[in-house]
Amino acid sequence: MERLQAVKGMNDLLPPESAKWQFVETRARALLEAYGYREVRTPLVEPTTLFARAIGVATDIVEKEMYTFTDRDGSSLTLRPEGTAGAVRAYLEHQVAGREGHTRWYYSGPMYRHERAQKGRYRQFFQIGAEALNQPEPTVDAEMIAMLAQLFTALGIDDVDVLVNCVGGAEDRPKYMAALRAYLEAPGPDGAPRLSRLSETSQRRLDKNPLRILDSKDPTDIALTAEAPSILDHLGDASKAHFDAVLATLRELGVKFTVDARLVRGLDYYTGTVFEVRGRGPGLGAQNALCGGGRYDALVETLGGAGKTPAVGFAFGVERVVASIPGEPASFAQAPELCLVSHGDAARRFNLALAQELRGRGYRVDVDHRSASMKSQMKRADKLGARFVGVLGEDELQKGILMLRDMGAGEQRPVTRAEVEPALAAARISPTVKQEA
RNA sequence: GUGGCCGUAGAUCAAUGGUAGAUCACCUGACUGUGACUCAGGGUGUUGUGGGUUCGAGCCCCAUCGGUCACCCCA
Repeated sequence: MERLQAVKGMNDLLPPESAKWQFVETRARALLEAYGYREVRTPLVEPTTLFARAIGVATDIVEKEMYTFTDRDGSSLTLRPEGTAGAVRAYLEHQVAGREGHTRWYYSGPMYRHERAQKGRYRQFFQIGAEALNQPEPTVDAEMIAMLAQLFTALGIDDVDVLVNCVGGAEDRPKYMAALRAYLEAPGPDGAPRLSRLSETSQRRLDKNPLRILDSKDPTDIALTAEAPSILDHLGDASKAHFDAVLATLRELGVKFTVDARLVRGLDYYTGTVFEVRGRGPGLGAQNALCGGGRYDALVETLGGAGKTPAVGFAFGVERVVASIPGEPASFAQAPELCLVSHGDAARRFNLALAQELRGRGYRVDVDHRSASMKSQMKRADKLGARFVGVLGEDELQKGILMLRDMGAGEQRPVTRAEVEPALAAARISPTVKQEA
């Protein structure tokens, strides 16, 4: 029989690992909402042309990484490889621009790229991202980067580098590319053109996307481009003023960052400010980009918007962020506050009713449904990490009490049914050692 | 798409070509109504799969599937 298993590169997420994800999602949502972002939900599937037009036909994503299939009516559909295209499509389709001056949206969900899986890179991966639409001000770029810095701090990830660059707009880039090409075609220290000594992939990039040559990991490439002209020296006045304002604002906001003139993004729609947050923790492999983003001032127009709608956005990879957070997954889980164990049918039924009542008041309560030995019921309660165990047997049932055992202290005392909730409430005020979500 | 490494118990890993094991986890008991500690027991396995070589294969050979890491690229 054929073994049933998940599709390659698409992972199941099981407890207690899922608790760590919830921690990330909860914190991220809270922060995004604090900055005025509201959630948008768009389909996982979009017309293929949307991504081809938004991301760029020459990008790796569109060229070879899309999950594309033919619908029953013959139209070509694609599982979204990123979130911005769909968000912008929705923004235009619902004519949001006409209803509000500027728009702040965030999204969260799975993305799909048909790549070879490795550590930190999967075919289905989750991103949380945000878009600030119709907001041209450089302070918006800076505010977004500041928010991200705050997010990583809130998640307990200290080991990050915030990299910022400006890749210029349509008016800047041709000039820079010409300068870069001239540099590469000029003879190097040894008299031969640098170009001929570049790695094969970098030579190929010269025509396709010369900026990426700067991003190469090949040691020879790095050495050859060490003295290459910087995009930052080839910006027009408008781009330069914008970028300077972004940097100034970041300093005012106290954000630690590095300007990296070699920082490039893989999606064609970026213009002007780009940024990336790189992790350095041991949980990451070679794929250490936790978050990437930047300005895309022309994208809305490209997708059919009337007039200019400057925008800036980012997305971070949930898998990579989770992998960067120190701490055992189990320590992020919400253990029951009370486990009810029993001896005898009547007691068990009583427990079930009590549990239901307490759960209705918002407590996390577990009931052991088995008629197992007290020992094995206690064992289970311990394994669940319960703060308290309520023991109910025939004796207690008759007396109208139950034994409330504090598992941390190893002490127990008889309490009436009405005293259970106050005891739980008191424990909440002075919690033991719990992560709060 | 290219390359390296690895597939043995739930997990992490041992086992000159000669009876498949350890540790942790798990279960039972000591304690017939009390966890975590201690002690005494218990192996829970299609050695990924299919073929080949051999008297004999977890080990050698071929194929295949899967995992993993890296390149490319990116979150």
